[in-house]
Amino acid sequence: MTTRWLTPEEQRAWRAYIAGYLLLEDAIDRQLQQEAGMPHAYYSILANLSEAPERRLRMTDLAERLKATRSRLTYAVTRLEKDGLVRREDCEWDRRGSVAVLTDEGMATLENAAPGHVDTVRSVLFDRLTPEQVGQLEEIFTQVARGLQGDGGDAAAEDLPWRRRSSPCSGTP
Amino acid sequence: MTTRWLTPEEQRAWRAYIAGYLLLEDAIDRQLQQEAGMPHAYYSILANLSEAPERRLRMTDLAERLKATRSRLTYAVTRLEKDGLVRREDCEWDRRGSVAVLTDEGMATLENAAPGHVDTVRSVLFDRLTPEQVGQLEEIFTQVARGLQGDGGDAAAEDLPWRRRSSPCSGTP
DNA sequence: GGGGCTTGGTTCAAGTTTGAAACAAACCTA
DNA sequence: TAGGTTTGTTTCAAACTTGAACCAAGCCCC
Repeated sequence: MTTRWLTPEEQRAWRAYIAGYLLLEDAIDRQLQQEAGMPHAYYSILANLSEAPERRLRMTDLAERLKATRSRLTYAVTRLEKDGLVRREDCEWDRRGSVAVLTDEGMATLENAAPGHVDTVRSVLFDRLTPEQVGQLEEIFTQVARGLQGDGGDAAAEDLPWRRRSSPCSGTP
Repeated sequence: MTTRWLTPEEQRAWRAYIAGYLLLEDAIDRQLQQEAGMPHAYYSILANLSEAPERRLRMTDLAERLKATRSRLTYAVTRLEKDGLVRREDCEWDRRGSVAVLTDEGMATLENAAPGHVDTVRSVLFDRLTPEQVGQLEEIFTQVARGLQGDGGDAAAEDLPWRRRSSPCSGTP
């Protein structure tokens, strides 16, 4: 079958999106690197842990939430561990597992970095959008994410074998 | 002044956006890596060159369009050059300059990869959006990009010193 | 017309990401 | 309960990215 190319509207949207997200990610990364000494992805690790019960999450769980590969997370947590912001513990009831725990120092670092981060997100994104647009943004990307990971199982999702796992594991088995 | 945190709506939008774009970029990268042997950023280099007059663009120009750093582009073009998809030439009227040219082989590779790429973009993004949402997406990210690079010069843009350059240089001086 | 600043591009080291193994514990199931 | 598969995590090499130098060539201007 012959390719269904993008319509002019779709092309414009696609290009705008690419340019926008590259600049956006860049601005965020730079700000965090400067003020917190870590890239966005690492900040997200701290942020995610801080919201988890007991500030702890199993590696696979964390990877799932971050939409990151396991090996990426391993590397990142190792680095954060060296910095004393995160600690690794063994999973009680599953000797294979390992759990990342946010240390007090990690929490402090996070709280320290948060205001600057939020300011950036605001000035770069939300200050430029109307309330309706905020809703539209949520709607659009929720749909995209659902399609890509939700067990909706169409062609596009087939390529994401390992990104679908989950295993509630913060409290009791 | 105390931090203006994100509203619940903004938080939801921000999280949805993060998850969505990570999954999206991931799907795109994987598809291109598989079928064309290169990441999205490299594909974009070929695509941009293919649309330029004479299929050639000065390095800085190309970097500007790609929203990439110069050093990143240098590395990428070197790789593509090794693969024979791009060639470097000296800029005629500015002995400092160097120009990236899409080779015939590069064009062929691009044309070969394009259908699969478009299919992915469709299935992952546009097939899930209504026409109105396509318009909203364009609008939102156009605003973001303009704010971040446009010479609108507010605080957020201060951090992007080198990303603003431009120097029309494809045709005559 | 010789400093001195700017611009275009590359280089280099350090950090990060990727995907494909490798490993080990857990879970079947015959 | 031994053997095979699945699941959780790490390891490893190769690829990529970053930011800070660095080197030239243009530009200014006295």
